[in-house]
Parts: sequence; C-alpha cells; structure tokens
Amino acid sequence: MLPGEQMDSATCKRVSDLLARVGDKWTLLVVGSLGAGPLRFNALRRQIGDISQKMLATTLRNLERDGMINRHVLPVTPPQVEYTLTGFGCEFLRPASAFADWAAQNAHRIEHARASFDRQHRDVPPA
Amino acid sequence: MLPGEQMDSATCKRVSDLLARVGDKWTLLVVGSLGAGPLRFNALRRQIGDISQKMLATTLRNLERDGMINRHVLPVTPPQVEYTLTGFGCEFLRPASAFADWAAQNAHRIEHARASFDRQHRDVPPA
DNA sequence: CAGTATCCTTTCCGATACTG
DNA sequence: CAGTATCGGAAAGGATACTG
Repeated sequence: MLPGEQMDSATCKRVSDLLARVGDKWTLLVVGSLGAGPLRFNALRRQIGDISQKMLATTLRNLERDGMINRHVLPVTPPQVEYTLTGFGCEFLRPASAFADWAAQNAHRIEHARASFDRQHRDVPPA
Repeated sequence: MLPGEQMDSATCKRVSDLLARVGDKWTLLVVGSLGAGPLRFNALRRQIGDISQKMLATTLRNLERDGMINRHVLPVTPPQVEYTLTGFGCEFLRPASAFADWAAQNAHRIEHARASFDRQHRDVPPA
C-alpha cells in the first residue's frame, strides 16, 4: 500500500473478513503453536490449555480449509493425526507475528489508556 | 521477536485478545476510515455504509477507551462531534496496514484453497 | 486417539424508539 | 446531530455424551 493512502472500502472489507476469521478466540493460538513444529490433536490441545474439543476441531478444520495447515492421518491404531503449517501458513505467520510483536509491545499502553478512560468516566453511573 | 522463535503462550493470548477486539466486525473499518482524516459521527457512518448507529457508537467508544481515537465535541447547536486518530492510533495503523496488505494480496489464494477443499469434501454428506 | 452430535448458555448485533 | 435504551433473533462457544 502506498504511504499516506489508506485502504479503500472494498479491500478493507475483505481484510476485515480475514481478520475476523483469524481474530477469533483460537485461530492465532493454534497457528502460533504449530509455528514451532507439527503437533497432534491432543498435544495441541494441551499446549493451548483451555480450548474445548469442539472449538479445536472447528478451528483446525477452518485452517485446513483456508490452506494454512495440513492434516496427516497416520494409519495406526489408535489413529494419530498430525497437523503441520503449510507454506502458506508459514507465510501468514510473518505479518501475523509483526502484528503480534506490535501488540505485545504496546499492550501496556492500551491497558494504561483503558485505566485512564475508566477513571475519568467512573461518575454518575448508577444511583 | 527472534526469527524462528514463535510467540509464547501468554503473549499469544494478549495478542489474541487485541486481535479479537480489532478483528471484530467494524473496528478496522472505522480506524481505516479515520486514517484518511477526521470525520464526524454521521459522516463516518455514511462512509462505512451499513453499520448500525449502535455498533458505530460502541466501536468508537471502545477505540476511544483504548487510546486509538480522540473525541472532540464542538460547542454548537446542533452538536457536532469530530473523531480523529491519536498518535497511538496512527502507530497502530502501520502493522494493521502491513497485515491488511498481506490479506489483500493473498485473499485469492484463500478463496482458491476453500474452493478446492469444498470440492474434495462434497461427498457422502446427507442421506 | 481423534473426532462428531447434541444441548444449552452467553454474547453479538440489528431494528426501533427515544433524548439533549 | 449524536447519541442512549430496550428488545429480540442469530451466532458463538462450552459441557457432555457418544463413535470409529
């Protein structure tokens, strides 16, 4: 994008769509975890901590559909399924990490802004 | 972040939080619109198109709380309220734009991946 | 182990009506 | 003009039980 030029409305909408997908409660956690290497379903689940079985399955399916991860079923019993980032998924991890870095470095500023805002507006609220 | 090192779990969670905030249906559209210059409430509303009054008010309040925008009330009748990006908001627009660029440039790849995935999985679904 | 199916609660968000 | 208040439908997401 040219400096000074902001996103046009149509582009912004598509971006917003993707951001909504990726900005959901779990997607970034999953992609981040897989960024360190392949993981199986339950390993992934333990790594993330408090994700429900349902949401992990849904998130993984969406990421697979979007071409970000590969699902590899090992023909053993009991079955094992290994998830890995695709090349596309790795590419995605770059701007995501840049964004993540900014967020991590500025989180305290946001918290401060919130505290300040709340302080100035905690008046007259209830009876 | 060091290359090769992915985000740790705690950082990832904060980032995920911010992404969820920013990745909601309207935030990025509002910030993007304000990136081009200050706008008043209804001007912003027209620019974005189909946002409801309620969601615009909510989104603006959240952004103000996070220190991303300033709300300036002009003492005239009828009242006018002008919204502008803060310095912090402008800084935020950088990584957001980087992310947005990637998303815009790769949107077609995602669409293709989805179509391909759906093609391979449209079998045996109903009775 | 790796899921799917179902239920149920919570949250989101649009429509509408009203206010300073 | 710039909001707030209230309501109701839709969607997200957790808990639990079940399956290959």
